[in-house]
Formats: sequence, C-alpha cells, structure tokens
Amino acid sequence: MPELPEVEVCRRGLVPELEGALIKGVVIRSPKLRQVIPPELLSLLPGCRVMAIRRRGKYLLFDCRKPGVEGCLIIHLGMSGNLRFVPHDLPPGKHDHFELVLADQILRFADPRRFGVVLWQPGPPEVAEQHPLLANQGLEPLSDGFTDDWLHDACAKRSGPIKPVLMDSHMVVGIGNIYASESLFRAGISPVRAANRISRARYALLVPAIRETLSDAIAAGGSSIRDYVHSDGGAGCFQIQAGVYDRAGQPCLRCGGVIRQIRQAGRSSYYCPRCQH
DNA sequence: CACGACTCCTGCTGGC
DNA sequence: TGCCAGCAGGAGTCGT
Repeated sequence: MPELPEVEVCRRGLVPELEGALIKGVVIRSPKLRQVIPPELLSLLPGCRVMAIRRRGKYLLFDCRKPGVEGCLIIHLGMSGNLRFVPHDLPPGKHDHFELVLADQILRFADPRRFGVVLWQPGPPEVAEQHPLLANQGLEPLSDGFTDDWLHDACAKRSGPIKPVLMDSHMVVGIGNIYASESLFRAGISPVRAANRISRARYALLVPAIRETLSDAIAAGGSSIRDYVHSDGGAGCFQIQAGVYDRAGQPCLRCGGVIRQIRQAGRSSYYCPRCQH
C-alpha cells in the first residue's frame, strides 16, 4: 500500500504521541511476516523509551533505549500494512500481528498480506542503517543530493525502461508503482523510454516532477494525519488525485487523449501516449 | 552487472 | 448468486 509519502505521513502522525513514550508491553500475535518477528522483542522492548522516530525509504525506524538495552525497531508496512493508535480495550482483528502497549493506548500493526516486516537492530541509532535490509538503500528523493545530474549519471548504465528503474530502491528509495507513473506523467516522459536514452535536460524536468509528486502527496496526507493513525476503520490510506494511475481508457486531464495501461516488470504502468515521449 | 521472472500472503473485483 | 482467475501501492533472491 504505502510509498514514501504514506510512510512519511504515518511517521509524522506517530511522533507527537510515541516519541518519548514508554513501552509497557509487547504483543506478537502472529510472527510470520516477510521475515519472522524476533521473539526477543518481548524482553527487549518493555521498559524502553522511544527516543526518536525516523524514516529511511519506506522503512520506519524507532530508536529505543533503556538501561542495558539500545537498539532500533525497524518496521516496513509492505503492501498492505498500517500502524494505528487504538484504545486498550479494542479487540484485535484478524490481521493485527504486532503491538506496542503504551500507558494510555496501544500502537497496533496490521498487515493482511504479510509483506511487512518487524525487526530489531541492536546498537546506537547511527548503526541502525547497517541492518542488511537498509545497508543497500538508495538515495532519498527529497534530499539535496537528488539532482538531475545525479540521476542522469546513475541511469547511464540502465538500458531498460525508465519506469522500473525509478522503482529500484537500491538507486532511489520510496518511489513505488503509483508515484513512478505519476512523476513520469508530470515530466512528460514515456515509461517505456530507455533510462540511458533520456537527455540531461529531460532529467532536469523529471527530478522536480518526482519531488513535487511526493511532496504534494505528503501535503495531502498531512492534512488528515490524525485520521491516518487513529482511524478505527476507513481506508487508512490517502492518495493524491491521480493524473494517470488506474485511469486506463479515461481521458488525459491535460490533452484529452486516452490513458493507456501496459505491463512492465510485472507491474501495471499508466501513461498518456500523446503527452509522454 | 543489469535485468526480468518468481516468490511470499490474503482479499477484492470482474467476468462468466 | 456463486465461483474462480487475475490482480493489488513491495522487494529480496535467483537465473540468465
């Protein structure tokens, strides 16, 4: 479900209530996610204070500490995961796999498809990213280093179509299937164009398009942060008005042409053949 | 090295 | 109305 904007909005929603909070208990209801939830969390986390909540790509990092214990709780929401604050007396649902019990509420992790991850990396905050799942993560697209020159160079040896390349988290993190299509539409670049055959000038359009697509989505989600982490049902997911995503056969909002759906690397891509070249 | 196919799991949708 | 194939916003691994 979530791409970078959804994870970032989730993080911002957690901060006011979780940062500085004391973890009183831990519940592992079904340990089998993409990887098994480490059972040692049951003894490590209770008594810990959450010192900070960070994000790396689509991973959430909770820096935890108590006397004799320091480490980072790593959570990835996968395709269908979400984190919610719920009251102590709310019975768990079928897919509620993990929770942190706090003084006055519970932080509950639900994930129907079980593609998510809950892991532990021992040590101080600065070594958290040495975890194998984080060590090879690419550049943050909202960081200063993400420039047209950088992306142009990074794509120099990528002869495949640009859209799956944008989704490669070892190069750039956080761009999933929706925002890859949306960013390319915004930049007027075809998803099937070979990454190493796009000019530097057009990367100078693509980089701000990616930035704006992601920050617009964060802004859209930010307006409903409380719903996002407190909702007792609802979608638990927000989306910006899509220009092309899931609009196959419908008119392009820019030129009126027909939006086309194709398949790339096993995923659906959407684009306007008249606007994108 | 770069790339695509395959894999994990459950739920929903659309076509018959 | 019911059934089933196909698909879903992720990402690691493996074979080529």
